[in-house]
Amino acid sequence: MTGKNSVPTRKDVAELAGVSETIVSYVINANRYVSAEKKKRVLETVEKLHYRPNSIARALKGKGNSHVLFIADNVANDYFGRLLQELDSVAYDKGYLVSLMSAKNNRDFITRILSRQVDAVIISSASLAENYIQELVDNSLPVVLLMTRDYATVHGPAARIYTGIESGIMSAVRLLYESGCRNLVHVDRVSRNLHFSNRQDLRFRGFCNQMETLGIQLTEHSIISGCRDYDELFSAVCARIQSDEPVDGFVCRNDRLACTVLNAVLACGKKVPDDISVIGFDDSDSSKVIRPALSTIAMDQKGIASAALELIEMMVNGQTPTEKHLVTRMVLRETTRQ
Amino acid sequence: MTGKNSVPTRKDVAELAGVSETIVSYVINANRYVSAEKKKRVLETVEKLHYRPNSIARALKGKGNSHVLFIADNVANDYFGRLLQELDSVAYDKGYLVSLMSAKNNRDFITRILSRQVDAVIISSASLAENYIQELVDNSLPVVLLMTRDYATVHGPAARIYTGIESGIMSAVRLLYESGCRNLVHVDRVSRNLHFSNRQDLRFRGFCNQMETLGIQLTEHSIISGCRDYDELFSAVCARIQSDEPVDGFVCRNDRLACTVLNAVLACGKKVPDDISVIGFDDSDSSKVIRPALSTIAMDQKGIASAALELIEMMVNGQTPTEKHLVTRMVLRETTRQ
DNA sequence: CATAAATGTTTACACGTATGTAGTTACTGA
DNA sequence: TCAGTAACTACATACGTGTAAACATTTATG
Repeated sequence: MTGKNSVPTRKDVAELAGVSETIVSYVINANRYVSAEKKKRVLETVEKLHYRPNSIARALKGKGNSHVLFIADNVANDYFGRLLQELDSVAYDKGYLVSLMSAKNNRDFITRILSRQVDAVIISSASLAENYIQELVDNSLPVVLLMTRDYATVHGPAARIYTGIESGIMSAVRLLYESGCRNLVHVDRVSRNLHFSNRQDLRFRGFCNQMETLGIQLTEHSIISGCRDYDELFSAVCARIQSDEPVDGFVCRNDRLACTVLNAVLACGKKVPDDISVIGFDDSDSSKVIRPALSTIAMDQKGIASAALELIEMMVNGQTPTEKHLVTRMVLRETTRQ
Repeated sequence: MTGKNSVPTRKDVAELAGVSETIVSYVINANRYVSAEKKKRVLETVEKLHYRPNSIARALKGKGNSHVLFIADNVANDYFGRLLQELDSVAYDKGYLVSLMSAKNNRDFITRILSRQVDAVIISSASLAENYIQELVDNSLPVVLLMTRDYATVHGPAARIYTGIESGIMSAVRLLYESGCRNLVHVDRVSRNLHFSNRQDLRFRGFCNQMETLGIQLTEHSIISGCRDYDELFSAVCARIQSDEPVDGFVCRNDRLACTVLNAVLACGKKVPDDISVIGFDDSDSSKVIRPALSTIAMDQKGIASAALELIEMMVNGQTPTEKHLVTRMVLRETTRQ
């Protein structure tokens, strides 16, 4: 070992164990015959020095880095936080390291990823251009898509995880319908950049599909979108309630929206859930502490994380990726009937 | 370039530009004389091929990886989510990649980090043993400590960021005192593992210090701790209110706790803030949507993130790290008077 | 016993990069 | 003209690893 406090290398192990470096390598990777005696000596030395192969050097030899990159628009919310936590947990168990990058639409973004030698990327972004994803795929980098929208134009061997949001929203709509609601409104995200959901967005699609299945005509009054912040949303909800068009249920794209909607509904003097039902999405802390407690849809973050890593391991091993389907869970609290 | 879809290397650039690999290297790193003409050719070729030096190979040569590791107990909460987001943002601008690891107290954890060749680690953990941190420092790995507690035994060149939580809590206590509260209670974390806060914990310390400054004697009734979950906390708060000991203010270690406290207070028929004040910590979504809206303390995640990367750059450049001090911001809403 | 086969070990090179050192050319001043 | 230097380029090596191929030794086979 060169310095007193430097990380030991294969060479250090070999010298101390009195064998060649190659033997050490074979023992570590367990892919060649090594005599039992030397193997034992090597393993003891490894233990003694706390040797661990340098993953950087290993990556350089093209043997994989055990490194996955998670790309999302914004990790600062309950859903992503928990997903990241689970991802980190299953990744750690499999020896993987998880890195993070916000989705950015410029070329540099792609070359950066490529130059990082990560083994795979997991993408959960509404804003990342599909041709960038395509480029990653074309560079034979294993890609796992968390389907929050329909990645229509992405071709080639990309793994897809259907998190169940579409059917989750559909169940929510059905639930409200069965509890008597006939005038549902879908609440879309608030944003300063004004890009609204469309049929590519699986939540929006789920809402529309289920409404159609129920034979309900969608109108401009069925959707609240285009609000730039939560105050605007609050006002929009109040205006909607006080308008001539009837409403008896709000299906919201996430809990944060749902809480604002709920507060607006209550502020208008309506009873929840008797007059109006509200349902959110995420099972966030907010949904648990707000009163009345918000009914919501919980995603299976742990399942998603496991699925992602399974798919990655498949792809890393050269297998063609499959699709994985997960389901959401309804969490019925106090803003829905029954 | 070897395959059609493979990442270009320095060699590809050199061949296409008609220069030697060394020249390319010098141009990229701008640390040697290169004729203007060749420099131009190289840069054009770099642009054309979208070449970017392989950070893995560069790291192997000991030139740094532009890679920082963020270690926390649990990223699944509002505070960490936003911090991570900011960290990712400033890191990206400086060319750094941010990775994630949950704090684990075993040797393997340390060797894993060391074998990853990261340039620095940022630690924000209440549970990671200090001797593990010490070991990272001893291996001359730049360490930035986010001070949520007093890392008393960590010696050597570790950078420290004081996020202002201690003075934040102190301000909160003072505020409640000045608004008339004379019987304050500190609400500690809920946990199944039952490790309570002590004077090492900066929030707890802040509470105790300010109480002492105000000349208020701390008793066993001044603290609610040891609850294993939020239901238990709810009951504990109700019991406390209905006991003989007076209460007129709760200072909570985070918003999630504060929301449960607030709901319990209201359930006991008390008026907030007239009878009892409640203050949280984090400025989370929950604090914004709960009614009455929760007064809370906001941390400067962006400032913390910037400070962390500044400190890291200092340490990477061989300078001895300094301390950084940030401040919290009081967000007064409806659960405190005035 | 000779030879083939199986087992165990080592040598040598490659991955993509940075850079010390040496080499080449062109320019300067005497 | 020649030495000396500045400006530029190239060679060779190293980082820590994986592994093909060569080599060495033991064991099995005819």
